[in-house]
Amino acid sequence: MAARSYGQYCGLTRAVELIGERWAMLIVRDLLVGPRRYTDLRAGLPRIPTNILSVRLKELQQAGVVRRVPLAHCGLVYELTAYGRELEPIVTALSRWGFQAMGTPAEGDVVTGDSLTMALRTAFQADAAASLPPAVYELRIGPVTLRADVTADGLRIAQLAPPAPPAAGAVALGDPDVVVDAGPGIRDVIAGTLTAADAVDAGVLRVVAGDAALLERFAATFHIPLTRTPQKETA
Amino acid sequence: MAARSYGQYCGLTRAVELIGERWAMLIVRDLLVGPRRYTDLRAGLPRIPTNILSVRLKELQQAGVVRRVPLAHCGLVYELTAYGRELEPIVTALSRWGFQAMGTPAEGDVVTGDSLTMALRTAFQADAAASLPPAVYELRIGPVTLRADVTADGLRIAQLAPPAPPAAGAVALGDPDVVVDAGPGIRDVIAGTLTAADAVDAGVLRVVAGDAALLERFAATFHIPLTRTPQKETA
DNA sequence: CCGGATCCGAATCGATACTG
DNA sequence: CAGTATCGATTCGGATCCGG
Repeated sequence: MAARSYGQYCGLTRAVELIGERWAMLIVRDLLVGPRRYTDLRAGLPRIPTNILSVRLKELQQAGVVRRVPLAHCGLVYELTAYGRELEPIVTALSRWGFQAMGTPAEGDVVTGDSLTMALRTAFQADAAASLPPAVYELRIGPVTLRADVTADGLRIAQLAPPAPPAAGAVALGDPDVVVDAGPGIRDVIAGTLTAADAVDAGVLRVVAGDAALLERFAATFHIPLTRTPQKETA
Repeated sequence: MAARSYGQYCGLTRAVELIGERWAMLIVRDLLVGPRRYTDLRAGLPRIPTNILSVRLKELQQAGVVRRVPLAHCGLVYELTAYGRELEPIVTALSRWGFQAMGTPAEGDVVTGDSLTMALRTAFQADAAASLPPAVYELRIGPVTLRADVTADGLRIAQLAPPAPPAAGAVALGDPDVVVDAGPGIRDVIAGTLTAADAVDAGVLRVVAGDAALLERFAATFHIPLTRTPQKETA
């Protein structure tokens, strides 16, 4: 543990000692969405070796970032401590920064429910939403289906079981105002380099149900402006 | 390079792929203070292996975070690109977060000019400074001597040659209003858990010259409130 | 001195297998 | 479900060396 120290008495240094190891920040990202069990984390981090997940969780506990909570009848979950939750603005700022360097997905890249949830939180423009009527969006990207409730009060996101067969007796949450099937090109819509209408024309977004006109409102509500000139990828 | 990918199409993931490797964030911290040459970076990161510094600089260049700038007659410097400078709020937020977990310095921990400069920037309370008269502080910690000019407009920090023998013909910057010699306990003053007066009594701060009453103003100007209950160190 | 490159042992990580 | 154990592949740390 001392071997990993950078040998400086400095707040930033301490921070990266606590959450700078490989995978740690991504674990925090998923836990910012909600408490998760070991298996959930594994599913949300498909490429993490299980031993690494295990040691990271121990280290994060020792750092006071994560807490292990036994559940009443079934298993246990990991959740962020108050100190860990203070990382939220840092995680969203980093997401915004990294968003600009995303390029196109590499072969095999996945999008997970938790990463997309945090991405939407990151892109959420509270002031724009406050000046717009409420709306409920259902967003499908690959195997992930999210339901985003936007009101003047803010944003609430739920992860839905993906293929969503009508499921006769399921709890009806109320129909979304629009259901969108999207590909990775949705990044350009959020970046503002592609209008919603053009995205539909290009097949990047497909309106499965509801009012396609709401897509413009979606783009205004979830937006990360690019501040950097795009640059060659995979150099 | 692909081996280091996390396999997710996500902004946060991309960010940690770009600046999540060991030492990378500390290099950015030092470059946020100003352009630095290879040797400066080595001196500011005493424990970094030179090969790691070398490959990190190359990676950061390829990531569009750092630029290599040949100097007119003498050597070259590394500096942040516009994209790299966007990391400043992230670095200060992380510093603030890590500040709370700093504890007491480990044996052999150092404080560098650049790390202390960024720490002061992190702790700087612009609104408090705006409502206070201007002041010039000279702060000495170990081998590091900083001069912090606080005005209603903001903060400017210069790193001074440490032992400061009177240096007959040196440019006179104007005398600081107070010269303070401090130890690591200054962290408690910035955290607000120790008043400036108590710090002087405890020997944490020593006023070498100037007006000791300014120390209270210093503590109001540079402050990082603790939001977390202190916790056992080095568990 | 500056700006690295090279070499090698130590530590960490990734992949897979296995267990209470 | 919630991890440990093992082992080869990478990366890191420490030291040395080298060309301007």
